[in-house]
Amino acid sequence: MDGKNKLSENSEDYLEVILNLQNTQKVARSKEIAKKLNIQRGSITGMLKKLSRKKLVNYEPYGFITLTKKGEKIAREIKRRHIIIKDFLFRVLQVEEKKADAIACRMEHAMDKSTVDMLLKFIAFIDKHPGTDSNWIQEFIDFCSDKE
Amino acid sequence: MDGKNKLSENSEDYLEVILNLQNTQKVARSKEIAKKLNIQRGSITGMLKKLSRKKLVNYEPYGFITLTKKGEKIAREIKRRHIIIKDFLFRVLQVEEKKADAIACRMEHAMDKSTVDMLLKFIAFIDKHPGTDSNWIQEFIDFCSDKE
DNA sequence: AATAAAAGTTAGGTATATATAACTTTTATT
DNA sequence: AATAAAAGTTATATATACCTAACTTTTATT
Repeated sequence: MDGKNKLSENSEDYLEVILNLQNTQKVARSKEIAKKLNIQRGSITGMLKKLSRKKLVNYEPYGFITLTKKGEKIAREIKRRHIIIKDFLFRVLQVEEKKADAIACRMEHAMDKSTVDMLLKFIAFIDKHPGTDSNWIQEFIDFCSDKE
Repeated sequence: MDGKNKLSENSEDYLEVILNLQNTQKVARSKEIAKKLNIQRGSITGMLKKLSRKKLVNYEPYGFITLTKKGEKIAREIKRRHIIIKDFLFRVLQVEEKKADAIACRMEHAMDKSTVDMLLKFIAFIDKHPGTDSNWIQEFIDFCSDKE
């Protein structure tokens, strides 16, 4: 149906930000989107129109901004990827939290669903630390400081 | 010195491709770069001029294309990231090889050096499968098929 | 050496995504 | 209700990176 219409990274970022704003303040306001994306107010309108044309956001000039069903589905998937990737970077790879978040923000567009699914399984596997009765992540941390 | 001049993903891709061509055929030819990047011949010149201005490639019209010291250093780092990320996706997460390669190609721009360094350590840690005397990756594969 | 083919370049055009500044609509204040 | 402030929009401009088609230079073939 709409399987081939791959969205740009920027479009995905807008959807994700709108989802987060929708969750915290019911509707997304143009000004808030601009702030979150670190973009000028004037640049928002054009993208909202584009996303509206693609039936991903409900947009009327001067009106409320919400995600459509279709837009929300995509936004949730992007957000899910973000959370999983950040978790891996932060908890497993020991990347500093803010940095983990920033990198996840970029990686979420590079990884597809099935790859992130595997990453999720992998984290679950680690959390169960099979084959050992000690904490697996702690072992990795120790492993890191042992070297050099 | 040149710490803040962050390159675009496209620029990084050009450098990486030129490095690979340089390694296999001594110099990179415009036509080959175009083929590797899946871009038309006519689009190459402009980027080469830009990279030349930034002292990353040695470029003369109709001449050979090679990386400068500075360009090669960057290209090697990008390539290193690519190899490490692909290895993780393919060997650890069990992502199909071609796909792992394609995704690594995009992730390499999202991850910075120190994060990839941690990923490398992590893979080394896995390969030593501490805490167990069995093959760690195999355990993960089994873990995946156990579920559902 | 002449000429055909291949490789590389140039110019003009497109798409995406941004900024700025002036303008309009909405909301809040008095 | 009048008006000021805030939010949103529009128009114009910029930067990146690409395409196509015509052109030039280099290389290979006869």
